[in-house]
Amino acid sequence: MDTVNPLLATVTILTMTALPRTSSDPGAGAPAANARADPGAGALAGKPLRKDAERNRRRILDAARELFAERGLGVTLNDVAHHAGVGVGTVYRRFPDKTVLIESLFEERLEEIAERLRTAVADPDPWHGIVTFLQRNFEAQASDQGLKELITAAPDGLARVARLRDQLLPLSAELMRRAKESGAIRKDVAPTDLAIVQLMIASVLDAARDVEPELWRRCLAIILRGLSARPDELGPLPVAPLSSDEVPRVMTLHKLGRPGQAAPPPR
Amino acid sequence: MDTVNPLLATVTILTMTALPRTSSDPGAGAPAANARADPGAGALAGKPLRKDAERNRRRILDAARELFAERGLGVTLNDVAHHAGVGVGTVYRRFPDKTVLIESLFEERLEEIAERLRTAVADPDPWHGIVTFLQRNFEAQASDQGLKELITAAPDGLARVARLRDQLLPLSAELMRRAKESGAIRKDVAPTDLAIVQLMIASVLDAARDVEPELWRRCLAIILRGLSARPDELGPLPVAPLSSDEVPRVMTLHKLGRPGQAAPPPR
DNA sequence: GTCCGAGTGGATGCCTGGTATCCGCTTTCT
DNA sequence: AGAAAGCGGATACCAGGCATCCACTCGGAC
Repeated sequence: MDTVNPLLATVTILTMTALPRTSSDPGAGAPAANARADPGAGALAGKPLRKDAERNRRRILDAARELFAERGLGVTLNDVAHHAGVGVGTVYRRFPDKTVLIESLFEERLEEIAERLRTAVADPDPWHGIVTFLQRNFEAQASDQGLKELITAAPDGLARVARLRDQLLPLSAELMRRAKESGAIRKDVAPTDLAIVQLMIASVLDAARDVEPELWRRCLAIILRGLSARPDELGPLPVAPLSSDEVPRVMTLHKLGRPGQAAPPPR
Repeated sequence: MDTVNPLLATVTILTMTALPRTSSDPGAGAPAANARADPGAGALAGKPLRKDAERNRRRILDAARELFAERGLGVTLNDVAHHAGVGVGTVYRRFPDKTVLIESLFEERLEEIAERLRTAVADPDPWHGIVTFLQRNFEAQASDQGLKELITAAPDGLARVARLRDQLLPLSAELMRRAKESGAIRKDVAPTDLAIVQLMIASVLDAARDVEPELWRRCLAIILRGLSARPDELGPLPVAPLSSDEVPRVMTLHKLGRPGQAAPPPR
């Protein structure tokens, strides 16, 4: 229970309390008829769904995509509802679990990554394959907070997503293997190190988001030099380094201390 | 308001809601006599403090140090109280602000870092200076979660701490300057890049904490290769890479879904 | 056009988890 | 012994998220 660090959660913190909502509600016939909601694409499977309902479903999905992208998986279903211009009830009826919503949104995204990985593996120049894969990948993550979280810190309970994500691993291992074979990367680098690179770059992405959103490219370049067997052929670091007054801004967690008014007359 | 990511907080969401507690209570004479509590060392300054009181003060400080170290700055003053074996009231009387507690604990720590930096700067071999500084530094952060948070994501509102931290910057800049001059690190690396290395390694530290706590050494080695002008002289990567089944464990956020019992009879 | 039920929305209740206070009791000190 | 300092923890308070419920609205089959 004591695990993790609630503060900052490092920022942050997982505010999304109940994902699974283990309703092991006993006895009683079958109170929950929802079970697995969101029948595929709405039109697909089950009953056709009324016109306005379908319209709202789309709105919700769109709003959710947008919000997840810009604020991460922490957004509440209430937020989504507002942003979609519908009532909370509507959202909860359509997607009883936040997981369902997340999964229906992100499977596609993950598939894109897999695709990128495959083309990278197919690249005749393995090093070039790796580099462009990483760049595309982080570009995607830079513009989609939710995606980033899903990759670097997937809340467990997202079975489908987790499964997909795990399929990426062997692929990236293959990518690394080829690159090592071709002599592009040093031989003591392991396939799983690629995952760690993910982590590290993602943290920069997070921290520098609203000071210098492109800083990750510079970090990636440094790390690539560290992996490469021929770092001197790599060209200069892209993106200007932070200025020294930007550093504290990147390393400080804003949003602390009460938002609004002074505490009501404490007396 | 919408900033940051509440989820994961990437660690952690900052659950510590009210740090400053801007009590701008107007008019009325002088209700808050506390102002700046914790008079230096308790014995120092002000009135002598009763024997038992002093004992408790120490207990609280010790408990806080321990808890902050192992769980981060998110621990509540209630936790601290329990762990110290005193009542909450006692803690709040002695340290009206969590900030006060934090500051009195960590100034020393930060001073240690500054000291390490200074010896690094003084090292005749600048590269060796940098490397050992980073290693010592991360060792300290590995065993002190709170310190790590303070460095990579200091909640603003900790004036004293922030000031101290900012003094580290010029020092590390000097360190880098010398290393560059000596030709040990590539010339396109900037002083501020060192701060970013902090960030990146800290994220690994966090994520891998309870899977492979030493993994950060490997990552640091990779990054050092990336910074070094002569990476080939650096020796092999330390610490075994993650095995592929460890990867998901590192990249998954545990602690999700309600802790305990199924929701009380929802009906 | 009518009518019924699918669909809606949002006020509301519940819960978690934190901060901070208050006040009857205990301890120290002289 | 008695006053003052200190103690502790039950208690109030608050924020903010999840999820429900139900009076209503509106689509569309007839």
